[in-house]
Amino acid sequence: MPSQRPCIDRYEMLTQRSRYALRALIFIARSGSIAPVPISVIAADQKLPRKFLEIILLDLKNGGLVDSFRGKAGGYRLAKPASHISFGDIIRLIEGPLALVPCVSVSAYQRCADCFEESTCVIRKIMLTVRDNTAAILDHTTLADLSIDREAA
Amino acid sequence: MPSQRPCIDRYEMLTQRSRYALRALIFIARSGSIAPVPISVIAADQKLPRKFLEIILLDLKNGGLVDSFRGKAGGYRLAKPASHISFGDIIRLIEGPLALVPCVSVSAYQRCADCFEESTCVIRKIMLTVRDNTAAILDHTTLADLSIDREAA
DNA sequence: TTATTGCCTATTTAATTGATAGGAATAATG
DNA sequence: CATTATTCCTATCAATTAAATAGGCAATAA
Repeated sequence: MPSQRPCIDRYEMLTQRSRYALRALIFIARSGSIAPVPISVIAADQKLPRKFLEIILLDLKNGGLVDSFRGKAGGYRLAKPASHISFGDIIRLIEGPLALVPCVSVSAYQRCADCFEESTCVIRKIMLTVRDNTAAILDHTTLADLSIDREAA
Repeated sequence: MPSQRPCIDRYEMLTQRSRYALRALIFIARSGSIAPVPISVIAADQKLPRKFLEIILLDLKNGGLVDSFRGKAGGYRLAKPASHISFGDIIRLIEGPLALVPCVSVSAYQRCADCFEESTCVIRKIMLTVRDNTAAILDHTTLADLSIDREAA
C-alpha cells in the first residue's frame, strides 16, 4: 500500500449527500402526492438519517428544486414539474460541477492554477469530452423518466 | 498560499495527484528519450513540487506504468509502449475507480451499503451509463495519441 | 569515493464529509 | 389559546483526506 493512500476505497465518487438527495427527490416524485411530503416519511421509507436529510433538503430548497411548508401538514414538494428536474441539476447543486477539471466546467469555469496554454492542453481536451458526454446523459434524464410504470416496463 | 486546495468550489474533481501524474507521464512520453528522465527534470519543466511528485511517481512505478532507475543517470521511463498506457489506466491507479457509485465500478465493485434492490435501482442505471461512456473515452486515449506532431496538427 | 539519483518514513495543515443535538419559528387544529 | 407537528437555524463532533514538506537511507554510474 502506497504511503499516502492507505485504504482501498474510492474518493472521486458521489458523496452520500448527493445520493441521499437523489433518493429523496425520486421518492417525492414517485409519491405523486400533491400534499407536501414530511421529512419523517421520506427518512423512514428511504432509511435515511433524518437530521442529515434536513440539511440536504434545505439545500435543495435554496437551490429551487423543492418548495417547503412549515407547521402541521408541512413538508416538501417538487418546485417544478418532474420533467424539468434533471439528474444534472441535482448533482450540480449538491455535489458541484460535473467537470473533472475546473477548466472544462461550464457552471464553474476556472483556469487551472498552473496551466501553461489552455488551447493546446491535451488533458483539457479529453476532460472536455468526458464532461460533455456526462452532462448529456445526466441533463437528459429527469425525475419524470423514473415513474413507477416506466420502471415496471 | 491561502489554501491547500487550488480550486475552491469543486470537490469531486480530479485530485492534484492525478493531474500531476498525467502531466508527468505525458512529459516522459513526449520526451521520446530512451534514457530515463530524472525527477528533477520533470519537476522543473512541468513546474511540479518535486517531493510530492516523488510519491506520485512511486505509485506509478508500483502500478506498473513506469520503470525507475536509481543512481547517477537514473530516472523514470515508461514501462510499456505509450500506446499501451491509457488515461483510464493512469486515473484508475492514482485516483481510483471511474464510477460515480461503487455498485457500477468494474475495477472495484461494491454493493451500496443501503441498497434496496440493485436490479431496479434507477440511480444505478444512469450511473452505469455515465461510467461506461467515461471509461470508453478514457480507455481509448493513450499516451501515444498525444505526440507533439499530433498536437501541432 | 563521490555525486547523483530514487526510496522510505514521518509530520504538518487545512479542509471536507457525514452526522448529531437542541432549540426557534411556523402553522394547522382541538 | 394551547397543543402538536413540522421546517429552519446554529453549533458541534470525529474521522478522513489532500497536498505538501522534511530528512535521511540506498543504490549506482563515473
